[in-house]
Amino acid sequence: MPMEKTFNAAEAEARLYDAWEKAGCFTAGANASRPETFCIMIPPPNVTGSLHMGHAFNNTLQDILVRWHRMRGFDTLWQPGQDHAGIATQMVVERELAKAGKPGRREMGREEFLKTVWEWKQQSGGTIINQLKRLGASCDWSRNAFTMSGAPGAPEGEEGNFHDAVIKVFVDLYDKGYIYRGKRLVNWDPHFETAISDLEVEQVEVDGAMWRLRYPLEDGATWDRPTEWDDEGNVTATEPCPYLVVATTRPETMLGDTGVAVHPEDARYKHLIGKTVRLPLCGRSIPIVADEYADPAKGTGAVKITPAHDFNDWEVGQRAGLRAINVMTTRAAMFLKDNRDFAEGCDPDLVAKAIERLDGADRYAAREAIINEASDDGWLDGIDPDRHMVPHGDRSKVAIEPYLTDQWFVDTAKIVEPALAAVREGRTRILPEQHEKVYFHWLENIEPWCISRQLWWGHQIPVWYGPKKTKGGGRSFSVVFGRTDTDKEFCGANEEEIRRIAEEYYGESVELCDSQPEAVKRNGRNLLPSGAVHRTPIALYRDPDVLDTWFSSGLWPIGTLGWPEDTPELQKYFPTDVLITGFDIIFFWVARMMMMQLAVVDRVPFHTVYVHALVRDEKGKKMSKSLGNVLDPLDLIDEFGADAVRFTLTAMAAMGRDLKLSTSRIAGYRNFGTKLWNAARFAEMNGVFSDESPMEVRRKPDASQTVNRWIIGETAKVRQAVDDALENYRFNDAANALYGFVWGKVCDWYVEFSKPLLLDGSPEEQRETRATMAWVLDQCLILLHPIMPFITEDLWTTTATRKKMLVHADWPTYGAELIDPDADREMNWVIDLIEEIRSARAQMGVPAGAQIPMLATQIDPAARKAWDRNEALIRKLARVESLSEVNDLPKGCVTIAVEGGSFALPLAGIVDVAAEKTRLEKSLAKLEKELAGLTGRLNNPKFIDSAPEDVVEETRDLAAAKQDEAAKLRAALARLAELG
RNA sequence: GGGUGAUUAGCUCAGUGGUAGAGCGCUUCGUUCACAUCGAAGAUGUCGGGAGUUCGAAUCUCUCAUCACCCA
Repeated sequence: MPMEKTFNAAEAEARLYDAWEKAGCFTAGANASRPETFCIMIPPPNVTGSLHMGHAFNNTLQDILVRWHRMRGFDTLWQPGQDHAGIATQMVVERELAKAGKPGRREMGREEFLKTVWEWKQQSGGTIINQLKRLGASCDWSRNAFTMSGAPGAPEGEEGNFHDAVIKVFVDLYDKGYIYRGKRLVNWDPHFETAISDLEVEQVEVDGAMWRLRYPLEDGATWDRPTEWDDEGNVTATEPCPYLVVATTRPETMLGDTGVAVHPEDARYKHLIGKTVRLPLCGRSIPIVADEYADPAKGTGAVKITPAHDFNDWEVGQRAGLRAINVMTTRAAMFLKDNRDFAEGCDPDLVAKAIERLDGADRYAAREAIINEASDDGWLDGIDPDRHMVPHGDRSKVAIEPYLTDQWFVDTAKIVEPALAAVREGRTRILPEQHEKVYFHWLENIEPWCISRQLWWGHQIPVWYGPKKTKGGGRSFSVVFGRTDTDKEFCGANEEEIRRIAEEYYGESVELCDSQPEAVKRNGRNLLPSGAVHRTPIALYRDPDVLDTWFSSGLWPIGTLGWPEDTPELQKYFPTDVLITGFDIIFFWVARMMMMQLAVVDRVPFHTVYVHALVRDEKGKKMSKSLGNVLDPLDLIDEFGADAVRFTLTAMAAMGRDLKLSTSRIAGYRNFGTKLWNAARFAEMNGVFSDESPMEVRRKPDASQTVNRWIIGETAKVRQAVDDALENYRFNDAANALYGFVWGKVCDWYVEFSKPLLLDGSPEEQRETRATMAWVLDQCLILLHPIMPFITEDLWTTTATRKKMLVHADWPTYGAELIDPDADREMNWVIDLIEEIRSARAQMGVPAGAQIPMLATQIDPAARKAWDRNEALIRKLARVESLSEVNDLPKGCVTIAVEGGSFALPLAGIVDVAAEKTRLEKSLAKLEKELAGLTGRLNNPKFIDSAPEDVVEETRDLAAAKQDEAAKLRAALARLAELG
């Protein structure tokens, strides 16, 4: 059955992927034939995610390395999986509940909600897996991992032990003192009502305002406020001023102000340091403190300090010993009613008024109300428009609040050093190297990592709280039990462990309760008047928070391999080899994996990190939904086929540079696939694949024809180029080398050269050429397979009965020994000659189909041999009807400038003398320009002295050749001149 | 403000000291036997500006300009 004219990607891709999977081609260790292992961990996409261009790029590169190693016989594992994406997943499920009109998360309760999330995960969590399959990703799906597998409540099919790993690491790090709980300012997302880490915060520039507020000085203090200035801005007049003016972008936080800072050297305010101002609205008396944070040049030089609602102010507050007063709820509404901290030190009447007008108001409503009030009451000094950066949650897109809460932190400073050392010492290499700097810079300035999240979907923190024992022993407990900052913590991997530790601490039995109020209530029964005895167990409750998703994905390399169990896979594949990832998660993920693996198992997780760039649209803009410039890889796969998409991304993957993707480029590489397909089709039509006996790979024939020897050598060169490129992660070099070889060498020349041999050659020539072409095409398929797996696999089975699929074909190892320098020289001469003839014909306007004679004189032996051996090819490809040797070239002919003789086309009568003269002069001018450069160098004694010998030699040879060619052109011009 | 990178053909980009390249686009020609998702031929560059190092610089150094990204 003849082959179709083009490859049908849509039909073949699903069929082939299915065949690979059914045959277990991707399972760990498949096709292994040598002891070395090769392991890549997929950067786990969010379980809520769907495939975008970045994934397509990232996974194409991984797949290339994986397929390449697998074909080379490495014991290969590409470990896939997804992370549970705490906030994102909870968001998706809550939205679905709302859409379906079902009860919300809070109404459902924690357990029920988590059940719903798991149901959602089982139904929709596999989206991205199927999309990766469409791309051709050869992951071992039988090992697909999930960062929540094995968590309590996980349904059937989710029994992995990732949860155990996460909990064990938490407990270990806790026991080592690397994890602690503390009341700190954190980035609070008022939409999701959870803390988030620094990295989950985006700075967004927004139009806002600077409001200047007047805070009256107490005890009659004043300062000299400038009222007049001269042209140079010097103050020329002042007046005593009874209030300080503070400028703020966030007036709504003023109720939490506990101080005003001025620079210690600020002459305007120096005398006020230690005095107080009276906070409007609530009448709190707050001190004026000296702190260098106040910049005299900025605003008025006086800054209101709100330690509970601003990171800088928190620092100032710590230094100056100011109170921190929280005036907001977890939803960023004003929290004034029943807020003892707030009321303390304030005027009770004012407090009551403030509660009446502001309590419960959203932060923006409160801002407006406060400004109105300030304006009405005359303490609004002015408003300046101001454009400034405001932190936003990367998921919720709402402005985050610095918020004072109890959170868990990893004391990163304690585990960062090994991660730095590993890269410094080269045990882990980051490519391209410039990213090492980014890595170092971040780790050297690392902040504590807030790992607790006020969510339900995630690994619940394995810490229980109980009442603190008070002095005197026996059954006496802290009366303030239930306050997280004073309770006794117990950290353990499971309930038995907690019981054991707690019972040891209390010396009597404990019970574990579901909630904090329940535990408080039960323990309340134990607080009896002295002497009374109540033998009920002591109640503990568990910390309701969960861990940051990145805490679990930080354990990806060991967690997916079964740690903490000492599995065979862990022994075999860890440390893994290469991590391929985008630079956007160097901090989120790479750095944390380094720290955590080193802290937990004391080994680097991988020896190489290849950081790839961003895929942008064709104008260089970041793809984003709001800009509408997103290219969906699945649409592209539908239109052009997965191979074309993969090849495009690979060819553009120059290290360290962003990709600007355009569909015309993809179409070009789709055409490349078609080209390969048709080369195979040609071969098939010419009986190249007639051998029907089952085979693995065809054996290389011993060729005698120059053209066959030449293409075998070219194949060897490209194999070396591809391996060399892939070893150095130069994916684009591999793709371009193959493109140039397959199209530029095999299709443009070899297939054309083969035609005269296949059609008119001797039986032996035919046999040899068929065998060579079959071998060369096999090699093309093998070498292209990592980049274009589908079309190559399809051709593999089309062109022979195979014992193994291409995915498991042996990667070749041949090299220089297959290169025949003589054949190389000869074929390049033939190609030059053909190109020269074609060029002359086209420029002289010779009809394309016309067969023309050719003349030659002074042919040297090499050229004669080359002609004799390749006459048929030359004549066919250049449409030359005959070659005649003459003593002198006639005057009216067109010169063919090649080495080894003087060739010409006698086109007397046809030749346009002027056109030929122009053509020759142009060539000559170019030649002379090159010659000038070369001789200039050769005449420079310093060049001869200091340049390496081979460079000098090369330059001499080149100059001689050019000299020769120029002479021929001059002779040709002279002949033309005689013609008039 | 700090850091990193970029600037090469009309466009998108390779090219780390030794003859300036590719793909796309463009112009002309070509459908008889692999492919019009094709073939042949052709045009197109003071390698962002300036200075320096060197026998020799797109490449190394300095500087200026413009742009992009990351961090504050």
